Amino acid sequence: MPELPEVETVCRGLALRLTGQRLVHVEVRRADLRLPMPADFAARLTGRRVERIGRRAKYILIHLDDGAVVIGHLGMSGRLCVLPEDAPPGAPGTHDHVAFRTEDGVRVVYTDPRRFGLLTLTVTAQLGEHPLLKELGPEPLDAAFTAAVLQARLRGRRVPLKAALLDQGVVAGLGNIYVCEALYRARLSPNRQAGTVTDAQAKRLVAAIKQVLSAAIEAGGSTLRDYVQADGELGFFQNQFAVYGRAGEPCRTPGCRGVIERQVQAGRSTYACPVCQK
DNA sequence: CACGAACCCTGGCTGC
DNA sequence: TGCAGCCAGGGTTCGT
Repeated sequence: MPELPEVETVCRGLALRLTGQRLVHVEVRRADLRLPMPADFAARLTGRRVERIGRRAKYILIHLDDGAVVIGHLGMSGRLCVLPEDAPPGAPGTHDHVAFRTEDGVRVVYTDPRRFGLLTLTVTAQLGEHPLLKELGPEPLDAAFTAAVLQARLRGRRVPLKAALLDQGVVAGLGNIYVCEALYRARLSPNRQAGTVTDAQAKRLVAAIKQVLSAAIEAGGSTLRDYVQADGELGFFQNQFAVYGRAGEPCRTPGCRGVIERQVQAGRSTYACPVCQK
């Protein structure tokens, strides 16, 4: 589900409700997520205050007042939701794996039917060296992510451009949807060899990536099935998809007579206009 | 090394 | 209505 814009939206929602709050109760109902949760997860969080919520690529980072950091990932179907204040206590759902409560009664639930997501712990001093984070490429919305940087990372690579952009070590946070959308906006074919991208094309591609991610964040992310924001609201960027999920429909580029095609690359659907993406 | 397929797990949708 | 098959926003591992 969630790519960078969805994770960013969730982080902002959590920050609004959790920053400064002390966790008074943490319940782990299922610890066998993609990675097993640390046995002392609940104990290490209980009594700690949330200092701030950050994000790296598709990882949610919850910084606590003792230097501990919760690393969260939503996988394909994960949600991290703040319950409405008037929500009844009620029995937890089948896939509600972790529940948090703060001293002010704010309740947050981690739900993940497929359990491709994870929640784990590290400390601030080791954050950069954490195995989940240390190989990640640049943040696409950082000013430091430039055409020259992207081109250097693509140089010599013979994989299809789409596969290279999905590689979190090349650029961090893109997933299947936003790679397709960015390639469309940059008018580049998902099939071309990554290393063949020219200066001018890299420039277009970086601009397209930044634009599509920013627009998606502004729209609260994209909701296809599982994704919701931290407050349970849906995202609505899916209404602005130019290619994703539009196989057989006309290309939206003015004057282009192309029809969006779906193909399968490395087992995943790619959508592109064969006419205007070269 | 670099690539693609298989796999992790569950649910929703389609078509018979 | 039931069921088989396919599909899904992510990431890792294992062959070739």
